[in-house]
Amino acid sequence: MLRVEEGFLYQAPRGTSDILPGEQVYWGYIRQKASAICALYGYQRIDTPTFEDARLFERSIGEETDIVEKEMYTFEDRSGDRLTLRPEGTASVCRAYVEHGMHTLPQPVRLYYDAAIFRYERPQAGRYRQHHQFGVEALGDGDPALDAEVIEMAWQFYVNLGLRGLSLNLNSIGCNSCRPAYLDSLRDYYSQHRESLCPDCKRRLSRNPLRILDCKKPSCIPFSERAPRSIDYLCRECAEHFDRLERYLVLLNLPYVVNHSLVRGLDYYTKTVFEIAPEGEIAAQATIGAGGRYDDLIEQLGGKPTPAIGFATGIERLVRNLKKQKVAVPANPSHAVFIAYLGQDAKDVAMKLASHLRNSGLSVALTFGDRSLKAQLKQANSTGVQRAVIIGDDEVRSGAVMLRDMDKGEQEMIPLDKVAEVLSQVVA
RNA sequence: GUGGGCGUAGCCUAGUGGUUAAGGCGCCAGGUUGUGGCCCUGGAGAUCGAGGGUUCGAAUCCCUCCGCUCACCCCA
Repeated sequence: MLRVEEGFLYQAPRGTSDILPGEQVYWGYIRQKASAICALYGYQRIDTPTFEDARLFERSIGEETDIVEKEMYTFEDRSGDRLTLRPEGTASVCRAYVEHGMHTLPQPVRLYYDAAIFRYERPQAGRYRQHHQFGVEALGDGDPALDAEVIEMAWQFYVNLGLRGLSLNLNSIGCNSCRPAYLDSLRDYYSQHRESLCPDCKRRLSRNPLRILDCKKPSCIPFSERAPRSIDYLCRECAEHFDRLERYLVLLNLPYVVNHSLVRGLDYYTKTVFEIAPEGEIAAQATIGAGGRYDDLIEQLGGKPTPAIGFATGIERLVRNLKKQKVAVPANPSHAVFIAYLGQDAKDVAMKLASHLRNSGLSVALTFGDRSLKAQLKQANSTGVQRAVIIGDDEVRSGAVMLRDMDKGEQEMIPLDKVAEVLSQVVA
């Protein structure tokens, strides 16, 4: 235990965690599936800075949202600039799109990222102060077919991971021209029942009536079931967009359900919003992926009017679900060979041989503590190697080494200069 | 930000007021003067999350803080 002074010991900051080697099999698996699906759909990787000008997030996510109001890690640097550790991935990608003139590329521009996300929240299962998201953004095309493609890609990603029993929730929250009328009617409706709503929802009534819809309080749910539905208030363009999207989803055999109370916590969404969560789990932190269209955001950030849609998934939550569903992930490959040595002359030979084998593309494990052969073979055993090379005085003198098959327990002498050749044939 | 549960070596667990805090896994070493997986023996490793208080005496009771966890809130 690391103890620095009385009463204090270093540990990872609250809500963060070390991802240890034993966990990395999941992370490697997820990232491999992520880059594979991106290759299939033609998405290219983009990396953006971990921190950005604070105003980028305040303007894109929305000043009135919980994320901006109380969850951002915002600080001043030594020159007085206000910076924020990114609380989501989309704003940075849009900023980069504008900054680098990506509107001159063939549209839509398809990008993906895999990045750490920071929010000051009270940690619990599936919710952290630093977590990781894999996300995709398709910028520069307003066709509902693109919505369908992004949703299909997200769905297929989970299928490829081996996750089962997921449900896809879909809704449309309209655009700037039709949403105000919808919000008015929501306000009117809930105002009639104001006294029956929970305190939080009374507050939401004036500020953000959309959020009342997904209140989980038993007292509020019955009202939300009879509340005006956004899809009934869509303008002609939004209604047609939603209609065509549904047809494409059916065409692609995607088992979606329209959820009229699905709203998102970020203000930039327009038209299509969707969420993917394990069936039957309503808890907010059960959602493993979510996304939607944000047709006004790029213009809002100083670019030309550019429709776009994106999707993001929380990697920690994926790991959680992979474990919960006991999905078998491929184990990390072990070393090909362990080299054990006895005595200082043999140690020289061992080091040279290790270097030579590694240059030949073979992964080598060995330990340098001049330990007993028994101890070294014990370690070879727990390392899981198929073969061990044993070098002692006899081998140094004869110029050959003992090659031991760890499964069979058989061994034979091999000339030193043939070891690489023999091992490459023998080891998978 | 609110409320509940929890915190004993790297991991899991016993111990709920009384002499050097017990065991399992793992680690290290020996049993084999050059041979792993099983077995046996030994060793290292814990200021019992931290700080303060009650008491002759605290891992055990009380307070505060930190962390984990669950439910809210919200989000991936």
